[in-house]
Amino acid sequence: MDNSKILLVDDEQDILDLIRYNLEKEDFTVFTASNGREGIEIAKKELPDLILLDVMMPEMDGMEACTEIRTIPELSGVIIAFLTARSEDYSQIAGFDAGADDYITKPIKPRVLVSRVKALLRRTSGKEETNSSANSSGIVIDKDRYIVFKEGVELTLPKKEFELLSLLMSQPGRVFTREIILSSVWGNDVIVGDRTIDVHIRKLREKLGDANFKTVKGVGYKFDD
Amino acid sequence: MDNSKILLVDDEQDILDLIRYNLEKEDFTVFTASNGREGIEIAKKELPDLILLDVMMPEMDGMEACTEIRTIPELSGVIIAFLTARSEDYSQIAGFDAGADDYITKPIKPRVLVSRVKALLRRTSGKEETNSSANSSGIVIDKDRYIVFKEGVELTLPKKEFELLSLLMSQPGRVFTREIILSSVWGNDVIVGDRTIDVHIRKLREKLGDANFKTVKGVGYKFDD
DNA sequence: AGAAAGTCTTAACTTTCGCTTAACCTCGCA
DNA sequence: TGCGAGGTTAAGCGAAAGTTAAGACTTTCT
Repeated sequence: MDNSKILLVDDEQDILDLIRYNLEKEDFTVFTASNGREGIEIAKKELPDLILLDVMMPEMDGMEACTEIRTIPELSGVIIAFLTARSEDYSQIAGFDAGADDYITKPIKPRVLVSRVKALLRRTSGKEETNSSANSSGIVIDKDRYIVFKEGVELTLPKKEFELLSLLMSQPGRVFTREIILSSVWGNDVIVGDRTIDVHIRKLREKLGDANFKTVKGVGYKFDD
Repeated sequence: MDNSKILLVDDEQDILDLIRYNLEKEDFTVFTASNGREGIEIAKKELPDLILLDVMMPEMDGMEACTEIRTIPELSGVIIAFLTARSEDYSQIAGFDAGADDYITKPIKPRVLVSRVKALLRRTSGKEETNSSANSSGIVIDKDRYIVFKEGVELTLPKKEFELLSLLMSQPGRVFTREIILSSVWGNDVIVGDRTIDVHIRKLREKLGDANFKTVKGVGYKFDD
């Protein structure tokens, strides 16, 4: 079952449409963005399995975007492939330097693209996760709509709480240190007090049940089911 | 199966990316650091099988780092290879003095690098360990998640206990002296009483079973399976 | 626009529990 | 049988996390 999520970032609408069509035909879930900045936003929200990045783009090009994506903890496992006009040696090397996994050259040939994409996804398959990822805890999170369900009951969380929950739930069981939480939810340059995270955790516990949020003293927090 | 962990220390991002790409393609797990100091931190945490060290670096150069690594008990078995700009006789000799196992000269040629790395790893292969290293004792430790499994049952240990367990399990069978335990788990400048280690060992025995933690009187403790 | 509701952060206070210690116990060996 | 080394236990301390309310903004509603 190929329910994998693919994020497509290119500034040409034609290309977006062409690729989207071909991938959706194969039952992939496709998201699109038209520049690097937007791509990163969507990537953070959707946590795709694979990102197809055009190298040449306005606003923020593929290289930059790729470099930045590689610094985002939730996206550490994502596969990145570049789309490039010609197979220029230079850009290929620079791309791999930036952390790319593969290179696909334009003009795009649908059949080639699809099999390449499948190959890339096969490489790192040993996981299951869907867009709205459920747990035995009865908590389901829908990043598209910014909604959380607890035992079927819908509730909307404020931004910070939602982002914190997203982060923790992106890898259930994993302990996130306070530092990592701060840098992913608040950003590296924002300075907030010591108790801020605690308060947000408290809100989550209040709304979603105490049991799922575990404290590891001296280390951080984790989501458990 | 080449699941070996490789730590790459170099101050040039381009080199890090290039080597990382090539090694990951071969299914190695790659960690990177951009100076000696950082490299040592990561090495202590991840216990790689091989460390590739650039000689010229700011903050703390390869020689110094190498010398220091060789004094760290958990890393006694690690293979160290230097990356150097030219094959200068001088630096080669100094490098071997510092405890290096091999020398790889820049510019890096991916194919050469990979086969060299494989050769180095082959040389000292008679061990198996992954990031979450298991034993016949039924105890599995996952450093990323800060989790310990005992016969499949998950449990989270407090910080100090977890670190002590990590250390002991990093080399099952090896005896760690009290001094070494103190300096790795507590740090060199912290002064704690004589019974502190005992108490932590006791906690581990309580939680994980007496049999695996053996006392070597007058020397220290070891983890056995 | 102004009121009302919601969000985020801080500060002050409380609570918890991991870490350390101290006092005492046990064991093996000279 | 006394000493050294480690084992055991419970108590206390203190750092880290929990709690709560209030203040500064924002957003939403009417």
